Amino acid sequence: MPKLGMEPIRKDALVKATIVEIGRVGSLDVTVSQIAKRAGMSSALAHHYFGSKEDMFLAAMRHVMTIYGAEVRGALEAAEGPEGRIRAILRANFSPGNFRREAVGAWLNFWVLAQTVPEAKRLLAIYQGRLRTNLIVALRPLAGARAVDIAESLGALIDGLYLREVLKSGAPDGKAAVAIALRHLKAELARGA
Amino acid sequence: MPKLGMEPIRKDALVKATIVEIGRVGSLDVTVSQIAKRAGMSSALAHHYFGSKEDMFLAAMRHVMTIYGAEVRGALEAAEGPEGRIRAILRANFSPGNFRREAVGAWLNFWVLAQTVPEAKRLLAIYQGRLRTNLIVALRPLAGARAVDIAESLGALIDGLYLREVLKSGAPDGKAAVAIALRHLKAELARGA
DNA sequence: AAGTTTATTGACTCGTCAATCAACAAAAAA
DNA sequence: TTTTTTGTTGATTGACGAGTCAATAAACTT
Repeated sequence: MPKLGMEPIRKDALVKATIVEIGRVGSLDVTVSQIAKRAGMSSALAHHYFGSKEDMFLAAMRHVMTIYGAEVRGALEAAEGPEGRIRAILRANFSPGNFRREAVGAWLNFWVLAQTVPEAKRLLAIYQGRLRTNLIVALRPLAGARAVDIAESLGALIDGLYLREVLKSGAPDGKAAVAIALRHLKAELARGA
Repeated sequence: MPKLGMEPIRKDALVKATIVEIGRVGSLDVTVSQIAKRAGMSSALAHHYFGSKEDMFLAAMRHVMTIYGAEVRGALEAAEGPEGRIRAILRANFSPGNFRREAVGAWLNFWVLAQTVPEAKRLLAIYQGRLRTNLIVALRPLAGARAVDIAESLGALIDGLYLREVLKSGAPDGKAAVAIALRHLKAELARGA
């Protein structure tokens, strides 16, 4: 039975299962057995490939952020002009995928994890740095020197809007969030002109 | 030894200890024994006064939000004029107290808790409703009909700024957050005029 | 004084879970 | 073909934790 080259396949399955389970349970209170079962293997095998549960969490976090990064990059490539780039970033951040159970569970719980696990904090800093850079680049032609400041507030607004959409009862509305963020942007730009 | 009327004293001690422990550990992974020990009693007594750990969490959450509410109310009473009221709300939200370990742990973890425990979600909705109302009332004289929309974005910005200050490395800077929020407000108001 | 209510805890139950290990199977290398 | 490497799991260990309970004691009631 043992085909070779299983390692990447198993790891990948475990990472995905970890994210799903965190979303399902709504917290990091998931057992290795649950994860392994969902990934179709024994818990011993999960421990074989990842040394510990924490390693699994970190791998899952990296995966989520890789997906996110790819989403933003893809949206940016298809965008035209500075404002188009901003819109693309906003749409990527508030895409339906980011409101799926798994994604929500991942982000909320990674914020918590970042409080105690330095590596988690580092990963989160990378995500914020990327968002910041993307915003600044897109804003430069529109706002010149004020790009940095506006990126700061726009970035925070994105996080805040996401949090509110996620916590509120009822279906989240990415479109509305995008609209509010754009209004904020317009106001800031008008102020500078 | 058993003085009477211990119940409120014990409950209060447990609530405070719960918040401290959550902040110390950085997650909801605190044991009833830890909490009870910090509160100076046996875990059995903790179970006697609160039926379950979840009840303790919810009581702690109510307590945090009561503190928060009192802080905002106090700041509002001492405020002069519409803009003064806004400033007061912002200062209360970004006061040093809210960046203490316990407060940070409480908020982050209550967001997670709200995902699965309906009562936690309800409490959070109350907090958001109050912030929203306070903002709208203060904004009305400044922005008229647009008060509601601006309150929406300003509220989200507050949450986002708080999250970023909390997650970033280094000492949080409430002043900077207040400044950014005020800039956002000015921009929105200028737009309307 | 006898009985009831409140306060309090140590010991215990029952369950869970992360991590380890021994053992087995198959492919690859020697 | 022996040996080594890779894949895999059931069983086990060792620890911890939520919630219960019986027992003890002080106060309050009648």
